[in-house]
Amino acid sequence: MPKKVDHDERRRLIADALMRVAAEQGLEAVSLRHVAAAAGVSTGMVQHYFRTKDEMMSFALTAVSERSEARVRFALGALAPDPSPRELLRTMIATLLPLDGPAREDGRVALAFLAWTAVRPAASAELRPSSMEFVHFIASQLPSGDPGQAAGLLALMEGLGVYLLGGQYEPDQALNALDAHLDLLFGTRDPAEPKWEFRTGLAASSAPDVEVADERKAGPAPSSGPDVEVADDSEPAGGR
Amino acid sequence: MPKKVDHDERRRLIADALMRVAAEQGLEAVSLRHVAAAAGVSTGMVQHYFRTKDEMMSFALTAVSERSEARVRFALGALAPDPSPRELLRTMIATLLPLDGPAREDGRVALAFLAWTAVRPAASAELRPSSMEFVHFIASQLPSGDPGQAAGLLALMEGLGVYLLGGQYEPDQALNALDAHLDLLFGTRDPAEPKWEFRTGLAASSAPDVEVADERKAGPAPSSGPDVEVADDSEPAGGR
DNA sequence: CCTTTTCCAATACGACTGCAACGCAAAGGC
DNA sequence: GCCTTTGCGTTGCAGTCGTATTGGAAAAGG
Repeated sequence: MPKKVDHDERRRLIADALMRVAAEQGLEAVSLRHVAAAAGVSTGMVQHYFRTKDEMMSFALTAVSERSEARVRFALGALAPDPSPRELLRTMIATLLPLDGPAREDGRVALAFLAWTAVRPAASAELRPSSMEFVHFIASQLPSGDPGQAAGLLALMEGLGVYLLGGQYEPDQALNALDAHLDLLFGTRDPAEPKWEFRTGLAASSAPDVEVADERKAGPAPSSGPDVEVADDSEPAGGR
Repeated sequence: MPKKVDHDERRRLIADALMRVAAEQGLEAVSLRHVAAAAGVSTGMVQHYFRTKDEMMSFALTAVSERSEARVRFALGALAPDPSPRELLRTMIATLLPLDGPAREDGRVALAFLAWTAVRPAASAELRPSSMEFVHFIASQLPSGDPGQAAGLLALMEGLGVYLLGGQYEPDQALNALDAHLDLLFGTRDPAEPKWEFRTGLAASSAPDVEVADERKAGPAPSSGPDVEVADDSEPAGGR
């Protein structure tokens, strides 16, 4: 055999360039020539390692998910030896959120691919089962063990990510919302438990635990009834 | 004056065609010629009503959000006269989720635009504040009134939408997760309307009448706007 | 009637796309 | 010394893209 070149290394190099392009110009700016230029190679070489553009896209897609997987693994590794389930979940989710710079870039790429797979069902099929695993894992960490709650937590993470990238939420707002939700799930602050009384100030458990700025709604605008002001939108992805 | 043509009507007709194309082939398949073909007109006409493609895209973007706004208004209109906050929120959210056929199509379009605005920060600036309003409205309906919980609920909706579109969640799973989350927020299963000092019955009277087809003013997005802003975008697939 | 203004179809243009084909350099196996 | 296989740069091709331009049909106002 002639040369010895690590095929998979080249492919990852190209995929990295693709992600860079997608992060700053969107997926529609991803062309063979652009990616090749970003990678510092010729378009011929890109064609050599990916016979078609779709092949390249699919490879990059799995590369994205592998990257975030690795990110989570790393974050969990750098965790206290015996974390509480709540700590563990919070760390995992916070790691996956596009809070800081590089995570935001990855998030943008992931979002672009998300829209991409919406039109190419075939491509998304492979990563569907892994999210089911994820739901079950989360459920195993919850006091209730309820898969419905687990699915909700996962969806909340996804939504926070979307809004962070959209600029609707600031990082501290997102983390605040996450913690508020974890409070509900783990029962530290808000009793959402059996006895449900209207929450007056004393409803809060005296548990010291988390310091949360609590704001009892004094009585801001009750927002009139259902007549909605919701201007909305904001909900692109859920769309409608 | 020569002809009398309702300018805005033509624009909506074209925007509708655009959404149809985007729903089934993705935003990258949206070209002047494709949209024109889908609308059954010539590309010249499209150019006559939108001097640039970006202008057309921006118009379609606001059309999407207006459509979902109208959909929510309609759903709320067809609700019992004096709904409990929980009922109200559930109806709103379920309406915005891409559960059924047409809602899924719109959701796909919205998701595509979400990724689109990630690269065009200018376009997303106008719809950001409305989501803050939305958060406040939701908070006003929660027993706790906690904005953190409200933001979480909104994010959960978004995430459910994303996973529904991605095929990771089935409709019943999504609704199940939503109800589980509402259980946490409100206590147990839907109690009979808590009496709250706020929201008097009178204020609540939401007019039942609803107009889905909205007629609107001429130009939401005047070509080049002063807008500017940050970018955005998402975190997908949950990557995993 | 003619003029003017709007509507819109047709076409042209340059840039860009994905892809196929070609050609040459390099590296073993013989 | 081949010779064959692989790596990869270059070029060409057919097609689509967004946009600018052109020209004619259709309605008012004079």
